[in-house]
Amino acid sequence: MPELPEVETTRRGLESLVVGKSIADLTIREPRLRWPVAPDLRARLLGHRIAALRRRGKYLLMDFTGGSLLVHLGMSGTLRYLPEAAAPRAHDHVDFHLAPEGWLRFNDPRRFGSLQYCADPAQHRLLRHLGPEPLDAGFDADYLVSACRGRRVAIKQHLMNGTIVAGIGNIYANEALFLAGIRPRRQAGRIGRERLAVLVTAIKSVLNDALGHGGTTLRDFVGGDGRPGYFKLSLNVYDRPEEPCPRCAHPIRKQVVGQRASYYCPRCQR
DNA sequence: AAAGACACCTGGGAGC
DNA sequence: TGCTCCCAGGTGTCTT
Repeated sequence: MPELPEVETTRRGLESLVVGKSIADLTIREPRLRWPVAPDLRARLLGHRIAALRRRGKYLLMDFTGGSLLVHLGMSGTLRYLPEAAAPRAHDHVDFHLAPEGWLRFNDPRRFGSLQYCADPAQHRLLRHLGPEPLDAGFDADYLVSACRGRRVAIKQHLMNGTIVAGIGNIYANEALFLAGIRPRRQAGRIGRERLAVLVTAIKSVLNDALGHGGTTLRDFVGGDGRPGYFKLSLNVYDRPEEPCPRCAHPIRKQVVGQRASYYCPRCQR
């Protein structure tokens, strides 16, 4: 589910509801996530105030004085705010009881998500090697040209590699490559500067568009307020095999690249 | 160093 | 209706 736009949608939806509140209690019903939830997490958070809610790539960072909780939503995770207590449903693995009021509920059917506390998120092993934020000014043509130089990997896999650029997953890699007219399998190092510059613009454009629609809900994504995202309606190629290309009407092709389903227009993308 | 395969897990949809 | 099989928004780890 959650790529950068979905995580950012979650962050924006929750920020004003949780920042400034304290952790009154923490209920861990299922600690077996991607990595086990630390047994001392409750003790660490109890009574501490949420100073900020940030995002880095696909990670949410809940800042406290002295440390941060890293939240990853994996493939199927959601983090929702509940104004009142509600009985837990399936896969409601962790509840944050907030003070003076409210609850935060982490739900994740596939349990690929994670909750990890650390003193310094910038130095955390999962964040330390992340590439630039794609919507930051530092992610530009110069950067992508140098990051692609000499690389033989497929450009789509390259974009989905978080150490190259953070937060781009399968949906938005497909969509950005469509907008840029580049085939998913093209070797990263064999794309000229001009086309990479177009790709940078396409990435920023598709991510900003998706943010404007509250992200993409394929099946189960909901933001912090429980509402789905509507960018699915704007997807040009993702999960549309054999449908006509919106630009030229040629049938969209599905092809596995790096073990991930990829979709492109063989006429518009070269 | 880089690229590829595999692992983790549940649920939904397709096909029979 | 019910069974089996395949696939899914991610990414760390192990193997070539």
